[in-house]
Amino acid sequence: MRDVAALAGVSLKTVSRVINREPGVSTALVSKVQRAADQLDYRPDFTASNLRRADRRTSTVGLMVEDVANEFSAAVHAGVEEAARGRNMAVLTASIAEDPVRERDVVRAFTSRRVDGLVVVPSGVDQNALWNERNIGVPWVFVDRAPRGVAADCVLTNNREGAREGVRHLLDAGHRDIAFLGGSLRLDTAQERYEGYLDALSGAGLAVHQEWVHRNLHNADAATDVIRRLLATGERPTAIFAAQNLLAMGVFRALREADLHHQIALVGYDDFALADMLDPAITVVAQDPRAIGVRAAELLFERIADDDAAEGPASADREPRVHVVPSYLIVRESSLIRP
Amino acid sequence: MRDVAALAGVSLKTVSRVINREPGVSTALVSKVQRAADQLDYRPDFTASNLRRADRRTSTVGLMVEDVANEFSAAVHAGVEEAARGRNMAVLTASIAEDPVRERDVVRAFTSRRVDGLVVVPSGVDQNALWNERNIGVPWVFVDRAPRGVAADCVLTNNREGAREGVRHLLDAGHRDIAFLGGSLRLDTAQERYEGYLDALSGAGLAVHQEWVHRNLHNADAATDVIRRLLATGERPTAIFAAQNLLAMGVFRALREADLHHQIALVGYDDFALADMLDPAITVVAQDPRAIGVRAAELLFERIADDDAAEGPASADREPRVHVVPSYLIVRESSLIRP
DNA sequence: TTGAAAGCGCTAACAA
DNA sequence: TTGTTAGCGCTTTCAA
Repeated sequence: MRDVAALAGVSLKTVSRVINREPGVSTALVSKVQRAADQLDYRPDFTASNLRRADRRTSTVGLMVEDVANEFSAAVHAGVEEAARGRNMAVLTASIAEDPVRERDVVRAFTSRRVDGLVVVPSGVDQNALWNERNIGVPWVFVDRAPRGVAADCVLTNNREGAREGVRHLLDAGHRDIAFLGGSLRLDTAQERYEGYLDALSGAGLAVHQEWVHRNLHNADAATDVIRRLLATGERPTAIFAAQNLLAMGVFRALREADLHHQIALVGYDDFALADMLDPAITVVAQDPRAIGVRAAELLFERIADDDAAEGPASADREPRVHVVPSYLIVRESSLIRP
Repeated sequence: MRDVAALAGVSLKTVSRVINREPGVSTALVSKVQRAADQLDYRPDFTASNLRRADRRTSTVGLMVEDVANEFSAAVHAGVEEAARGRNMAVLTASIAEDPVRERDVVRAFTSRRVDGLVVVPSGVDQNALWNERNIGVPWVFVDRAPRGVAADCVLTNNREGAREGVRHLLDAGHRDIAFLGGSLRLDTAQERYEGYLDALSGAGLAVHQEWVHRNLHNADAATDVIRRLLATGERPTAIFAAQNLLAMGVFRALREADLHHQIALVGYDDFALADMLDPAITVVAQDPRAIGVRAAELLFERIADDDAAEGPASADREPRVHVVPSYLIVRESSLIRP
């Protein structure tokens, strides 16, 4: 910038004004500075600018998800990005797997780079001790699940109602023997979906058949194994509710192997690509992860703006806002199989 | 940091040394400083550090893909992230769609934040004029396709050979009437895969049946439409080669609609989730996008290190390196359908 | 082993 | 409308 000023024969501050499109510079100087900048291939240094500016905003937010390659995470990411783009915000991303060490490292990496805020799908692995600490130093918004005991902005779906609706749909089709496969017990989402399952069963006056309840499954293979074993026993359910997309895929794999995919009904939670192209097409309780991402980012931007207005790091004091993006049933073929 | 120094009763520089784990500080002072930092909830400001440091590295790289929600892009992203993690590099990501304006904006957004390098899946839309400009100012590596006329580091797959193998596989099964569906003509990858198709046909002494060649398709729906129309005419191919994953999905949809998915053979390029769970399971020429991402990031880090060693922005002068991550055929069921 | 002073690239505050 | 000066949080350089 100094070089540009020298070449254009103006002061540093004038170049700064031109670069930042501040008003009150004569057109003659504007074009002179622009020519000089062009000639020198000048690229403004946003990090230096940020250091000096009063707001200290980096116009960068951090996104922490389980795995960027996972369909759900990627859709949330796309939503966050969409919302960020309109505000010229850049997005730092990181996958934290189910690893509390990585979760902590990423927070450090992001805060030391002075992100303006964090959108987090917490791993839940360390009981979220990280998020209960006094202060991370930046505003943040949780997605999909809130850490236990933390009152913070979050964007959730109505897991319990969603699961209830999915199971009720199977009950309506005449099923009475419905197995449940659920995700990690560390996650509230898994718990809530299980409660939805219980709600639906008890609503129909049915008892829970414990042999058909398998919780704490962490991936598709685990679901496949469970169903394989289930099918090997005498007493088979007539329908299966798989409370997460990877689990539904795993179940489908096992059913297809056993050539029972046209005999046993299936409803999944979370939609997934090609669910409608399988045979039978899979009925799911669908979330809208992209909308969730957009909403989370908007909530974060509001929070950041609030902090600006309040002129202090008082983020934690303000009322936490919870936004629910509802799930909805998509009926395809797999749930229309009769008992 | 000043506050920490004051509280610990030492100089700024001593705090700096402790924070950066520089040797030569007495253990007494180290622990005193650490206590003070803890007490004040001190978080180092990496951006300020970067501003003053000699190397001016931000330990941040930028990743530009078509769409983070797309399966291929997301896998590349996961690979880049994996390679970055080991080096404590953060990753800024952005989707550029097929939009040259966004591509340019993102480059500006990333360079003004002083990323150390860029991993780019170029959109190809503006003939890559952007990348032919004198100098972006940072090292970069291209993935999947290199902009025309630009000699730069890139990580590619052997599209032509891959496509040839896929088509030859159909020929081996006895097919003679093989349709081709290809992606955007702006992309070299699409051209190369088409050439592989031509290679295979001419290798078998077959002429190209122009009505069965449909190039420049940009999404799954376009492929579905093409196949619908193709099936409505009298002369049907007995097999289809779809040169991109979305196109293969679109083709499958059309075949399934017409209930011809067990009559007409199909081979896709790029693997996709659940391809093996469709009925019939789809045979594909698979890339390894995650490995591609890892390799691209490694190439970038080497390039950055080279620049460091050379102590100048001489990146453009060094020999471009091209790394090929080969594609390989995964035979499932859809290609075993006989003519 | 420790510290003082200068300055990275930029903008805030003020002055002309 | 334009410029001057100081300083953001940190590291470099050099001196003690």
